[in-house]
Amino acid sequence: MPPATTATTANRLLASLPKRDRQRFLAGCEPIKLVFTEIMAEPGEPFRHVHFPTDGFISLTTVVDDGATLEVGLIGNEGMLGISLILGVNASPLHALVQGEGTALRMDVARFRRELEQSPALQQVLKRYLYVFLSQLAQTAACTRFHVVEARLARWLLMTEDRAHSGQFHVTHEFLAYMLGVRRVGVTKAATSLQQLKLIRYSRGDITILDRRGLEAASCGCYEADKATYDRIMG
Amino acid sequence: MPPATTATTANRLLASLPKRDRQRFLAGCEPIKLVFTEIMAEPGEPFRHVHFPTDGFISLTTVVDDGATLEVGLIGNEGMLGISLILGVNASPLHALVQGEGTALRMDVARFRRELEQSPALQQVLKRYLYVFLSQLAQTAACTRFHVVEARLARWLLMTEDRAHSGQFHVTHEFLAYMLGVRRVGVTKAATSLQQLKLIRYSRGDITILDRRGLEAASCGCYEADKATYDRIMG
DNA sequence: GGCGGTCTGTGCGACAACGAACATATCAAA
DNA sequence: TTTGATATGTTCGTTGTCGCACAGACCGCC
Repeated sequence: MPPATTATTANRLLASLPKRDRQRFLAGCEPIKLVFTEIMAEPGEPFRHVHFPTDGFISLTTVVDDGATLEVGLIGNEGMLGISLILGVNASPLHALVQGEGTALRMDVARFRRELEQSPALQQVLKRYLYVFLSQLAQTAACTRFHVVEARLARWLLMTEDRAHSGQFHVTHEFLAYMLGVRRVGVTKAATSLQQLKLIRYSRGDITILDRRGLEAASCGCYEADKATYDRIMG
Repeated sequence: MPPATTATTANRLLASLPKRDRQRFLAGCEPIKLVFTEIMAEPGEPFRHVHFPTDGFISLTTVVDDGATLEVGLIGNEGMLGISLILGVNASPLHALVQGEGTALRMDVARFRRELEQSPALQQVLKRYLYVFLSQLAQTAACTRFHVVEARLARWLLMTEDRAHSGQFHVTHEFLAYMLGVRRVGVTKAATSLQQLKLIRYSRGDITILDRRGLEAASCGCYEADKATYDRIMG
């Protein structure tokens, strides 16, 4: 495989590094494919690699009562998988699976730890990202408690559009139900409603966003809040 | 005030430090009172001090839609307030207010940062605590989504008993409603049920736990899960 | 001993989401 | 072109929580 060059700045965390640190870091990365539905981490298991999506995105979920599932985080090119390593704990706190096909840069854990030691800039940007992740997790908890499925679905679609870099992506109602922690029928109802409002169009898992503005209006404020947090801390 | 000595090991994070680091750290702390309902932090505001409760406890909450409130974390002598400082961001991600009267050791932020630099042991234990906090936050998100008020109330009571070091504490239904993100009436209903089961007794804000085992059975598994996470990572 | 504030209990209709079952629609491969 | 798998749509009765309103209980204070 060719060394990552243009793919370089495709991950925002890495893009923000000073040139020297970035080049050094990228030399230790290899590009890989993110395959739809592939499991990237299981709770309690150690990471072998950290991943920086360039496109494609990864969903982080919690499972309780052997069955009920809820998405608590979404990682695209604005983030990374394995962030908890900067806390010195090599164990995934969550399930992680690929939601959107694409590519990522990965680095093995041992090397990542060395790079961390040698690049204060890297440490800083990743610590900030973890802060953002933490804040967004709290936001998601409240959102899940207080907002109706339709608004939460709208939020999810917006977050996903940002991470897919495209207003079109593949995900069935069944899958969405797992992410939102509701029944498939609940998703169908909400999605039907959004489609009638001409905000989205979908068929057999292919979802297209037709009216971003409208979706923003239909979603709860949590989407905006998350974005504001990211910009405030990382920007 | 006398220098903290016996209070020393009353906070589990500090207790776990090697003697030398601990003594050094404590020399920079001052004991303060945690006053019921006092606001310790507001989202976005910088911390002036970090706090290590010795007894008493602090509630962390998220607010959305100007009104709806949900507790997402609870800090007693097993934790600290201001943990996000180890990420280099001096801004509280959450509301923090005193839920249980008591005492804490506090240190001003500038000194805390110096101490962090000089004590790898301190860094390590606080990083691990943040990992635990993160894991529990995800657990709470799912719990809030899937479990009924009665089970969540039972969980809250157990968590609080642990942090209050007492089976008796003061909190009204109204307050609990804010913590659990439900109506006061919803708390009354759940509390009445637990009282009829002879698991608790309460009157005008004074709650007494009568049957811990019974409460554990009435609560969701999230209480046990949290404890297991703490022990696994910190132990 | 009465009064005002706080805390708890109950009753009402409304609604979002639930579980379960079944009906259609669409695509892909035999 | 049928067949089977996958995806979406609809219905029905149930449950948990909501918002609102009001009634009682208890406490401290004048």
